[in-house]
Amino acid sequence: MSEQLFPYTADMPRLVPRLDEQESAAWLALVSLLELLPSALDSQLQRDSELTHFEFAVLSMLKFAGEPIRMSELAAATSATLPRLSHVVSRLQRRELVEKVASETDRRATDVVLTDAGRRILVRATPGHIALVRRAVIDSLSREQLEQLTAIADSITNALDPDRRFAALVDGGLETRALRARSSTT
Amino acid sequence: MSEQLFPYTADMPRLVPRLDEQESAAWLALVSLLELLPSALDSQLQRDSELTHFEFAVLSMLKFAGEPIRMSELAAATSATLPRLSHVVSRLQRRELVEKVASETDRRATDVVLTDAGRRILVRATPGHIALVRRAVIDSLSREQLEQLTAIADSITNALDPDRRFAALVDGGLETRALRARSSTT
DNA sequence: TGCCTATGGTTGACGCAACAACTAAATGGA
DNA sequence: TCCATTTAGTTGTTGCGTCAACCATAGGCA
Repeated sequence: MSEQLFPYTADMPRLVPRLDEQESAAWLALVSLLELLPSALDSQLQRDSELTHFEFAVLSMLKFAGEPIRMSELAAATSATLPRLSHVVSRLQRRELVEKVASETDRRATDVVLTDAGRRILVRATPGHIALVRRAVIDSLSREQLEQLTAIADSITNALDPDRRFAALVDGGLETRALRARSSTT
Repeated sequence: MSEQLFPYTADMPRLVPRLDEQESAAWLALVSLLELLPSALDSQLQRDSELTHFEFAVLSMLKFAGEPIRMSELAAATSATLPRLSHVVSRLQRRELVEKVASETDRRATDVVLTDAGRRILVRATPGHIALVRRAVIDSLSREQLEQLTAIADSITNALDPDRRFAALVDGGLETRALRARSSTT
C-alpha cells in the first residue's frame, strides 16, 4: 500500500526531506489562501473603486506619511520592486491621484505625494475595503489567532527578506515621519 | 495629539469599525506576506524549472490524481477560475507537459493528464521548490505554529469561499480517486 | 420531440507585473 | 580632478490573469 497521500509528499529525490502530513496541510492551506485572498481584494476594490489592492496600498501609505515620500521608500513600504512601483505611480499620476515632485536634495530621486483627488478616492474606497478585510480575515479569527497570525506572517516574511529591504517601514522610517508631518500641521 | 497611527486605522466614515492596533498589525503582516511569498515562489520555480508556481501546482495535482481529471475539477483543486486554467493548460499542452483528452461520458468536458515529459519536469522541479517552502515557511515555524497556520488559513479561505467551490478537493474528490487509480496499477 | 436553461470549456482583448536594459546623478577613491 | 562604481528611477518587452463574449452539449420539462 502506497504512502503517497498528498501532492507535496510525493516521491522525489531525497536531498530535501519531504513534507510530512502536518507540514503539507499547513502549506496547502496557505497556498489556497495565496490564490483566493488577493483576487478577492482586487476584485472588490476594482469593482467598487477602480483600484487594485496594490494601488490602494500605495495611496494608503502616502496618506499615512502625510508628506512627499521617496519612490524607493514607498517601494519598501509596499513590499514592491521599484520598476513595479514606477509603473503604478505613473498610472496614478495620469489619473491625477498622486503627484511626482523632483527631490531637491538628490536630483536622481523622485518624491510622491497624494493629491486631493487621491485622498478623496482613498477615503471613499476605504470602508468597503475594510469591510471585506473584516469579513474575510478579522472576523473569522479569534484575538488569539490574530496574534498568532502576526507572529507567523512576520516569521515568514523575515525568512524571505532577512535584510528587511521590503519591510513595511511602519516602525522606523515612515512612522516617525508621519508623526513629524502631522505635528507640523497641528 | 492625533491617534492616527496606522494606514488601516485612518479616519473614515464609521459604517464599518476601523481596525484596532492588533487587527491592523495582523493585517499588515498578512499583506506583506501576500506580496512577498508568491513572487518568491514564482521566481525560484521560474529560474530553476521555467514553471510558474501555479503551473507547478497544476502538474502536482495531475500527478497526485494519477489519471485524467476534468478541467473543472482541476480548477477547483488549484483554486483557480476555469478561464485561467484553460489558458495555462493550453500552454502546458504546447510544451507537451500535459495532454487533453475529450471525455467520453460528457462531450462538453475535457480531461487532462500528465505526460511522461510533464512528470519528469515535475520531479526535477520538486526538490528545489520544497527546499524553498521549507526554508521560508516550514522551518521558520514551530509545530504549534504550523497547526495554527492551518486553522487560520482554513478559516479565511472558508470565509472567502463558503460554498467550497474552490476547495482543494484533497479530501473528497481527488483523494479517493487517487487511491483508486493507484491501487489499480499495483 | 422540441425548446429552454444550465453547465463545461475556449477565446480574444486588455491590464498589470517581472525582467532586463538603460539614463542620470551621486559617491568614493587615485 | 577624473574615472569607476553605486544608487535612483524609468522604459519597453514579454507573459500571465481577468473579464466578457462565445460555442457546444446536457438536462429538465412541456
